[in-house]
Amino acid sequence: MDPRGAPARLRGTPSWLLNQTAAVAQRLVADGFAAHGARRYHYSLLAALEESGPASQADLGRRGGVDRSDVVATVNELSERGFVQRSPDPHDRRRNVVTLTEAGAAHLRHLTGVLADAQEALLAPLGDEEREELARLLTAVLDHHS
Amino acid sequence: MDPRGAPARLRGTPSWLLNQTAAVAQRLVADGFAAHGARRYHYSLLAALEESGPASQADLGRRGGVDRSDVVATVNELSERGFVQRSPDPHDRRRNVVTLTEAGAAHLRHLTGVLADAQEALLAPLGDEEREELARLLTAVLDHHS
DNA sequence: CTCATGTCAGAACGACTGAGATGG
DNA sequence: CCCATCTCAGTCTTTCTGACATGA
Repeated sequence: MDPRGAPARLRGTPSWLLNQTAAVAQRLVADGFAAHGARRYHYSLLAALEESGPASQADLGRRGGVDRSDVVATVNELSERGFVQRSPDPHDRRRNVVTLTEAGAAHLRHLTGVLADAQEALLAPLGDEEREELARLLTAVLDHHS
Repeated sequence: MDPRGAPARLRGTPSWLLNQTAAVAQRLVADGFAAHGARRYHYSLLAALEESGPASQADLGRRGGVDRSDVVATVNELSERGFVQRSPDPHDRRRNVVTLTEAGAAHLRHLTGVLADAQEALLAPLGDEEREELARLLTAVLDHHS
């Protein structure tokens, strides 16, 4: 989906505009995260942990919108870097309880700033009212398809 | 990127809203195309052919935003179904000239209708002015990042 | 017996890269 | 010699499936 070549028939459609703009947004966010060795899954899981507290991996995946297969790899990475701790649940021996560490909370705060910067860069050409209007319109579309 | 689970920290951001909405749009368009055995590449190439006339495959790829490698496979599929004709260029024997057939033009018209229906379904909850405003805002963001 | 969990291996997908053969 | 074209094979990425062992 190159911004350059695209037939005029497609280039004007809302779906094309949305996909292009989403691609820009995704690139800005992914680049920001990557500069700190993180990806979206890292942020999702750290944020889910901070919002709802320690959880089993399966729970964490449900909270964060991450498949349980991918939770395994992501928790591996996060725990190797000391951002979460994985320990067996004494009440249910199938489970690992994943806990946010202090370093993980700091990393999350850092990434939250990176995410905010990306939003700012993305919406730079829009004024405050326009930003709110965009969010409102997108939310309306999203609510309708759920 | 499941619409369901996502940390609140992420769920409100413009980039998340954009990605979710774009995913809905992509699904609507892809499903519509798939019902007629087509994919986005098919539409891009057929539209590029109709807009600018017969072309070599490399040219076609540039016009339609499709990689050279993928043009090969797509033209294979389109020509098997009789929507385009691939013939050697007498002036430059490296090239194949790809031409839109009558059946291809009809297929394109059909898919254009499918695409319009998908836009309508996508934007169903918005009024005409809101649709224009959404397009305007997305275009402004897109223009800024180019 | 059933279901949930953690784990791994691999499929499916789309976008892209590299190289080779042919020809301008 | 250098560049463009067409083609194929294969990589890389993200997301998702299937299977398995363990245990509630």
